[in-house]
Amino acid sequence: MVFLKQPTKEQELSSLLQTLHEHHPLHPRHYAPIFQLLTRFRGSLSQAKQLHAHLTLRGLRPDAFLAAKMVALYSSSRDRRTATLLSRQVPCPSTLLFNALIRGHSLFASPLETLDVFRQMQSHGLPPDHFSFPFALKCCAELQFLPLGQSLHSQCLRFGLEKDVYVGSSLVNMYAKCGYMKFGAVEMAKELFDDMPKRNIVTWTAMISGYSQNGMADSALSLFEDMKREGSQVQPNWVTIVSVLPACAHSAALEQGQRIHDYATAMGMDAHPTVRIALVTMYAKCGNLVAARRCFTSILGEDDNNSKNDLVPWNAMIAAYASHGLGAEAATLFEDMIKTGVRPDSVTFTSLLSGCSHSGLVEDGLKYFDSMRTVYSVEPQAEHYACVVDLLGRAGRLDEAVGIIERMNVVEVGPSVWGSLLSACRTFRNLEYGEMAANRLFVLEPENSGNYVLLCNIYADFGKWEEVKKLRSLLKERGIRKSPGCSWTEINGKIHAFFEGDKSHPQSRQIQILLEDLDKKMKAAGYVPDTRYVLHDISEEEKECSLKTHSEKLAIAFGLLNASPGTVRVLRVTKNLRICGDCHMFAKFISNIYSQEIIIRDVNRFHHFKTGTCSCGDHW
DNA sequence: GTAGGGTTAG
Repeated sequence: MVFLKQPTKEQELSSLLQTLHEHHPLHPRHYAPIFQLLTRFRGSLSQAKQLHAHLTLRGLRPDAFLAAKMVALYSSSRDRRTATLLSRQVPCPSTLLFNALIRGHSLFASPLETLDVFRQMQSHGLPPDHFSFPFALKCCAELQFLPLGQSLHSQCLRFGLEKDVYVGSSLVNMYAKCGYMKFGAVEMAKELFDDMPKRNIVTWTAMISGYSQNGMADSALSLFEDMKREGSQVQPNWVTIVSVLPACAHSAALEQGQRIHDYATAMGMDAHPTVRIALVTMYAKCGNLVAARRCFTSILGEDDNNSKNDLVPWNAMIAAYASHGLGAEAATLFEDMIKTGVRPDSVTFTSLLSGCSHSGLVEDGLKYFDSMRTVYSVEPQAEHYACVVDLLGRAGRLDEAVGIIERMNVVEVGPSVWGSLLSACRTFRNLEYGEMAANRLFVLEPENSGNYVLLCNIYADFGKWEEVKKLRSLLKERGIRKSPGCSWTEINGKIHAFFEGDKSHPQSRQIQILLEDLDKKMKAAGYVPDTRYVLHDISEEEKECSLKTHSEKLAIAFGLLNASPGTVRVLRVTKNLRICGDCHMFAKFISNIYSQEIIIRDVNRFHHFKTGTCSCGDHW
């Protein structure tokens, strides 16, 4: 039996070239299929040039169609210069030609350069089509350039292209990516999404990731459920999974994350390295370091992929250890990575240094910081300086920290650097540096209420109530409100959230009773409320009362009430701000009195409370 | 030929 084989790339090419030689004279159009074929097979630049020379030799000038095909080949071969030159020589450029040029730029040039080609197309009076807009909109999304995106949107409407699924998905994505820039942009994305006559998996994923990336985790998760309910119309793929997992990570919704992991496994999507990386991060941020490590190991264990040499899984796992305050483990993993032959990048060092700082490994951290440039040729950036300032600051070495800041001449001293210094000043009661850092921060990020609170804390510590008052009126003047403390915990896959002083929960009464009882037990065991964490200039009793309503205490009490002993091994609580010192002490006591392991994720890191101690070693 | 994705600091 004879099998008919598909012609190979070479066979197909040589037969086309044969045709070229046999036919004289030729029309430029005869060349078009060859250029097209070369583009499809990712032909080399030298082949393109040979063919081009062939054409010139015969005195043939490419028409708009052939030029478009040639431009496409040059563009996809990274030769943007020739592509641009060629496009300028064409007497009557077409939309097709410019689309080819735009595509090439979108592959190898910056978004701004790509947008410039789009602009040139329009200045030639050529109407962009359903191929041009997705490219241009993607650039706006990458640049978070909402005004241009909106203008492109209105053009899409004018050309009647908004119903096209590619254009529509691009618009949804553009608005979602600009959500950070302008209030209401994500809502606009959702409106467009709802109005689209046809949605495919890319449209759904764009909207889900839009929610995820804008911190709207609940919306992301519920949209993912909506999509599954749509049935066979759309099938989630690995990109969808990767887009929804950060939403679980954000909410610390471990059970939901596990369900999505199971789902991905059932659908055969868990083998994808990118999915596994997202899983590492999801498990780590949900407080399950063991599962995170398991996923990480499974990535390295794969024989048939190259992800062993991929930096990102290592970075993800190093970051996981770092956020859990396991600096030594992060450092060991870093050394393993180097032994494997993977080169670290700036993200690696950010995580590694923060890991050292969270575990008090000052000397190791300084050593790694030094090695960045000298050994690994990675230039330190503001975030690395912030970590080093934090490293020294947490160790109380404030003068050295300030010295580091003073010596930062190439890198701009950003808010994170001053922020590190300010929190160290709060811990070690340093008024001079604290005021210095805070005053910089009030200019650099005037909206961040946390900075005002920290300086207030320092003033309160020194009994400077006049200054506290002044700062309060400044806050009022600027219309800044202290972000309310919020803590939440997941019980049976449902998230229960509590705000500071919250009494709205159905179990609020029981929570209060339990907290009163705990208070008595703890005082009997020697607990003294640390009222330094209350800002107000009020009596000690009132301060104590104010501490009792902190959101993390409410969430812990709720967890204790609903977690029947033996069934819930670990109580996991997440807080939107930094945990206060009094609540930290409270959690340590509870972990001892109730023999209950508690893991609290605050805005910076994890705290594992077990038998009266915390993994951070009171070093946060 | 066009659209969606993973890792980072106070």
